[in-house]
Formats: sequence, C-alpha cells, structure tokens
Amino acid sequence: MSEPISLYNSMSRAVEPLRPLAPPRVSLYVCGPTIYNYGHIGNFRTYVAVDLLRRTLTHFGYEVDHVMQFTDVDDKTIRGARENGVPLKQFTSQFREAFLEDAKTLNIEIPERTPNATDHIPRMVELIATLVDKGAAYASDDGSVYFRIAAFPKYGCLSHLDLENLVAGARVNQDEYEKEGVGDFVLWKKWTVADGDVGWDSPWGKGRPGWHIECSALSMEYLGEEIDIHGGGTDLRFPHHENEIAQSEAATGHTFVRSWFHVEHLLVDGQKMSKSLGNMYTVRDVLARGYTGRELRYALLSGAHYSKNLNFTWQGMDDAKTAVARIDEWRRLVRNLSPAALDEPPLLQLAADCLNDFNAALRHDLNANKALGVLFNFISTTNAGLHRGQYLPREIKAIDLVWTAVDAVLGLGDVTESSVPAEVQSLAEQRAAARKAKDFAASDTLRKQIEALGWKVKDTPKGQELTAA
RNA sequence: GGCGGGGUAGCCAAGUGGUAAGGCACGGCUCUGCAAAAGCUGUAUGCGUCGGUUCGAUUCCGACCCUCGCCUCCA
Repeated sequence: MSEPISLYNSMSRAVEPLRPLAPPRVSLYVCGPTIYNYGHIGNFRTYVAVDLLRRTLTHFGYEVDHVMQFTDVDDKTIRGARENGVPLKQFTSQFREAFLEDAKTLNIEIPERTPNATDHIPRMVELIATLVDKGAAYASDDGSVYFRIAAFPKYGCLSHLDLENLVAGARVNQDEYEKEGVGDFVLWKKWTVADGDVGWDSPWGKGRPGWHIECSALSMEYLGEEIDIHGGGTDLRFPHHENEIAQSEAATGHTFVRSWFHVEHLLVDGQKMSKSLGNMYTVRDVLARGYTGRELRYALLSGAHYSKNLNFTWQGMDDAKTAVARIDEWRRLVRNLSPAALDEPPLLQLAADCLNDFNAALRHDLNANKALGVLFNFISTTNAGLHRGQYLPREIKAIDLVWTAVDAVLGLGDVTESSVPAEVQSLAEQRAAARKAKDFAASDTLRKQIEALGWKVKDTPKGQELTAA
C-alpha cells in the first residue's frame, strides 16, 4: 500500500501530490553522466538527491522502476579516447566503472537499469525517422538531421523561455547555416574526420546521435511513452529536457513526463566549480582528505534542500564528520545494550512519534534537513534514557528499529567497527594495567601512542573502548 | 534584456499568520584520575532595508538593497 507524497514539479513550478500512472509502480528516468572523466561532487550531489527520492518512494510503498543511462558517445568522450589512443568503448568503460564505485562509496542505490547509449543506436535512429516522417525533423544537405522547433508550438514550456528571447540570447551558435531555425537542434550528427572510427550507419549516412535523443529513446524503450518522473541536474532543464520533450511528444503526440525533478547545483566556497578555480573535487579527492563516503553523503543530504544551491566547504565536511560521529556513538550505545530479539516492534510512543514526524518531513518534497532534525531530537532524548538505563530490552529494540526504518531512507549506514590491530590492542592492554596501578602518566602516554596509530580510547564503566578515529 | 533562486544566531540550515527545528562551534555544570562520550544548561526580543495589510508578520502585499544561477549540448 503506497502512501501519498508531494514533490515539486518544475514544469508547473509547484509542489504537487505525486500521482503515478499505475501505482504502486513509479517510473523514474534520470539523465546519467557522460563518462569521459571521474564524476565530481557536484554530479554526485544530484545523484544523492535522486537516491533520496528513490529511497523515499520505496519507503512509502512504491515500486520504483528507475532507469539511468550512461552517455558514452559525444564530443568529449570521442576526444578523450583519441587523446589516449584507445577505442571509445575502452575509454568510457573505465569511467562507467569508476562512477559505479563512487556511487557505492556514497551508498547510492544503483538504478534497476543503466544502459549505455551506444547499445541503443537503432532505437534512436528509429525515433529520428519517425520525427522526419511527421515533419518535425529534417535532414540537411550534408547528412545531419535537425529537430524543427517551429513544428512544436509548446517548445519552451519547461524552461519558461520564449523563443523571442532565445533569439536575442548571446550564445546562439551562428555557425550551423544548414539549420532552418536558430533554435533547431541536432538529432543526428554527420560523421566528420574528428570522429575517427566512431560512427553508425543510418538512412542519412554515417554519423552519431545527438545528445538529447538518447534520453528520449531510452526512456521510451524501458519505461514507456509516458513516465511518472524525469530528473537530473538543474542545468539540464534547458536545453536538454526541453528538447527531450519536443522530440518525444512530437513523435508520440502525448505527454512525455508527468513530473520533473530538478536538483540545484552545488557550489564550492560560494563559487561555481571550475577547473580554473581548482575547486572541482571528485569523490576520490574527498576520500583522500580523510573523509568517508558516509560523511560526504551526510554533507550532501544536509547541506541544503535539493532544490537549493548547496555550498560545499571543508568546514562543512568537518561539521558532517562530527555529526555522523554523534549518530555512530548513539548506535554503538544502542547495540551494546543488546536489544531484545523480537520480530514485532513493541509500542514505544517516542519511537512512533519519531517515525511519524520523520515521514511527514519526507512526504513534503523530501525535506531531508527537517527529517534529520527529527532524528537528532530522537537521539538526544534516547541517549539520556539509555545512559540512565531506563529502557527495557524490548524498548531498546524499538529504538533500534527506528534507526533501521530511518536509515533505509537516509542511507548513512551503520558504523562498521574495524578490527583492532594487534599493536593497538597490545598498547591498550598495557594502558589498562597502568590505570589499574594508578600510573596515570604512563596511561596518558599510552593513550597518545594509540591515538598516533589512528585510534581513540575511551574509558567506560565496562573498561576501555577502542574506535577508529 | 528575459526567467528563476536566495538573504534566519559565529558557521551551515529547517520553518510558520500568533511570538524562532536541527547540526557544527563556543561558555558553565554533572560524570571522569585526566580525557573522551553522553546529559543538563546558556548563547537570534530576532529572521536584508523601508513601508503597508492585520488584533498580531520572520511568515501576506509593495518598493528598494545585496547575492547567486539559467538564457543551446555543464549534474
């Protein structure tokens, strides 16, 4: 049984109740990365937000059918392959793998299907042919095919741009003289020398698909002509998604997407990421600075609502690290108190309230920050009770189950206790002996040695506790 | 020029027509050999500025200031 949820639809510019075509199924298409390089944290901000969406949908009882393509042919991938002297496929596959690894680092659930664009060229050609037949596209003399914007009066409906201003815009490419209209965009690019051995045969000659057509083709191929949610970074709104709508609806004659989900960009130190500023960080860069994927995920989730700019700073990463440590500390406490092995969650009003508030926050356009606030309030309250020993084992179980439910959405994961190295263990034993002998000078020295090895010692009523720093 | 997003404590960030969640940082206390962790507690009479509507506005309206983004292939 699926529960109602509201999402901001950037087409209508309003938060609307989600009304899937065939509940409980929700079809979700997300524009994936162009795999010519490692993804940066800005890319992953988008995919973490999408992951929050899919986990939330699942949490509320929907069956998510999620497709995300990998763009493995375009100017950048072709250039990269040539510069490295390797076949296109070889060049892109390494970055496809890297993306999946980084997604795993961030505990992002992999979509049900992740097709490569180049595996579906015939489907794209077919779609382009349909558009040509319907008069919505035309082949130029040289063998490229363009979409005819004049044939699609709705053009601009998503980005709310009007063609008059488009023409006045500064960045219109004036070089493509073959086009009938300045706003017309390419569906099929004729082969050029720079493409090397990359190219496919088509009714219009050798070439490759334009960027926009792949998403239309793959979305329709896997999810049908009309889908529930289509998402991606905010920059894709125009022209990419606008063009997708034009292509798809001109071909099918009906609605392509019911709700548009756009994730706002991430900034670094208040500025747009760019190579020249040296602030384009990959997930790997963040790990290299000593942070974990969990901490990055927390920072990405809590930094701002998905619809607003998120300002990434190293200070923010430090804050995230401490916040995650607070959660972890609470989790250790709960687990060490051995919750009862029960299948049925017992009644604990506190736990029920927490889940209700948590759900309410998510239901309203994925308010992750508010949801986290609910969690932290729960942590504070239960920490006090747990330290006082006021809960019965079955109540501790109820607390434990709250985390299970909440983390199914947040995806922060549980602390994984790494095994204590023998050297650290040995130092810890010496320290325990020193403390017993009340040789606190030796004890403090040993603690420093243990810390130098990357571990923290904590003295508890039950003895020392070791955790990886 | 067109369209849109922001301006809330030292930093980050929710939120609502009735008197401000949460995280981080900081101070005090409890606990501790000392720490750590945790708890308790203190930090915005205030939510860009000026007007207006209202019994009452940070929340609605108007003007203005500042800032960010998009306007043809960048998540």
